[in-house]
Amino acid sequence: MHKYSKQTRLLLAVDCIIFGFDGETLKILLIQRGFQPEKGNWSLMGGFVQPTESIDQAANRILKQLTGLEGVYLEQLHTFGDTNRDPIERTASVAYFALIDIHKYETQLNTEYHAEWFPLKRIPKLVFDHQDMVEGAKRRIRYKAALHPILFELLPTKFTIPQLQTLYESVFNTTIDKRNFSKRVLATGLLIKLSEKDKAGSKRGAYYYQLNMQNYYAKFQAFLNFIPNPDTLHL
Amino acid sequence: MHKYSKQTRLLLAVDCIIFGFDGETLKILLIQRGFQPEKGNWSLMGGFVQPTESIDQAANRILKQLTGLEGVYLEQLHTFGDTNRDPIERTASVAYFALIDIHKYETQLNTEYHAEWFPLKRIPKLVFDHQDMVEGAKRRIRYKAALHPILFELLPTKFTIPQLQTLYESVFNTTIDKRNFSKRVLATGLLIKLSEKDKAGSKRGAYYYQLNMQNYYAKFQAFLNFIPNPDTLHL
DNA sequence: ATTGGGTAGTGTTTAGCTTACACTATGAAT
DNA sequence: ATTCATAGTGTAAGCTAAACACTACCCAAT
Repeated sequence: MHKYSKQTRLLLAVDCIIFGFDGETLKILLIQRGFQPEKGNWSLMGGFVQPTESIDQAANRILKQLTGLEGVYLEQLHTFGDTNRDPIERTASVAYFALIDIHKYETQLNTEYHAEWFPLKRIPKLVFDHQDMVEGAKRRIRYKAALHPILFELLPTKFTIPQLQTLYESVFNTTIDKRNFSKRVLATGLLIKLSEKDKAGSKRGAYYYQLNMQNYYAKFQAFLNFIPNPDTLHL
Repeated sequence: MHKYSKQTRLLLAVDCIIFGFDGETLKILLIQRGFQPEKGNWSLMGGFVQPTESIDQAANRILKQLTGLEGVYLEQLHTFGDTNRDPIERTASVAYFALIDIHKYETQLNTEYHAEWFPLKRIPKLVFDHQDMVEGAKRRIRYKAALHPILFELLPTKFTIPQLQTLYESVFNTTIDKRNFSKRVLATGLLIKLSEKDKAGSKRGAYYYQLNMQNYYAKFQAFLNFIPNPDTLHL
């Protein structure tokens, strides 16, 4: 039922950049595109916005299709709308990025989409303008993580300070003095120390911490500063 | 020519939140909607994305239609896509915000759209979800201006430090000590002092400055800090 | 039982930056 | 000459960020 009669309609898609952290490096989840054009090439997970759903709902649906996860961190990144970005038919695409706990990802869903995790430094050639989307997402996650505590979304509920530091070092491709890092992190009041230790990383074991959710929500918008000399980083 | 045959197409629009600064308060430019639905009600300037243009091009076109301006600061804000945001037919809208020198705005174009500048604190009721768009733009301009020198885009090429301070105070709804403010601003190396004075604001006159464009582009991405205690601001 | 190896955990000093704060300069109008 | 309104400038104190090194713990190997 077209009521703004003279206007052109077009396809609207959603594409998701899904970040995960395996303890070593920051990775994104890619699939092999299942239909033409560019069938079989590496691609972001995406899909068309359906008539009955909002764009946000579409993004959540697509994220769940691939990962089985709901209620995770998902934020709209940017809308890409060059006329020829899809060679078959004009399609605008709203890119979202998600931060998930990589261990909650259900590997069995892999098979359907031939999904694989790729370290940010070794992203293969992607279909259409998905490279630009990934670039934008990398910039955004760095930018936002330099100011707000979003990286916790990539960790399990219980994590150690050395794990957290490795995550920050990996995202910002830098090294941080561990004394200063733990001082800053603890000074935020965002962490609750547990009595249990993680024995996997060392003989001695490192204490587990969990987020103080109250403080987390309260301070989320305040500017934090876990990263030394943020001005010198190329965000 | 529909080639992804089973998918639904929809309308894609662009809406612009246009900011200007009159020396007193931050304002946005609104028009009276010229067609149904909600004809005659206050609205952002917008239009449909055409088949031959990218979304960015559509935004620039729409900005030019209303203001006569090209090449000004224009940034994509967010895409709004609730299913019922336009009661007539499903339409997603990509919101952009623009920062213009209010004096360059060509008033004669007013008549066609019945445009008017409204101070941020006195925005009338707007059509559809345009209120949300304006809210988002307010948050974004504050956020970005707290970190990057975008507010210069609202000033003429020649401006005085008191004018600049008034602008910052108006955007952040705060007061800043003028000694500290001028120290910080000058310390960035972004400003070139001219020998000419602005006599309009006072008998004594205030020196004009202009941007050092080289430093401006070089330092645009670095985090600045013109705002005292940004953590306490509710961005 | 002792030693060695690897990671966890902590404190202090220094430098730089941020903040708070008040007086003089200028030019026009009376 | 005085008044008035805005422009312009410096310093001291407190705080935060940065640099930096040693001890604690646990296990495994001898």
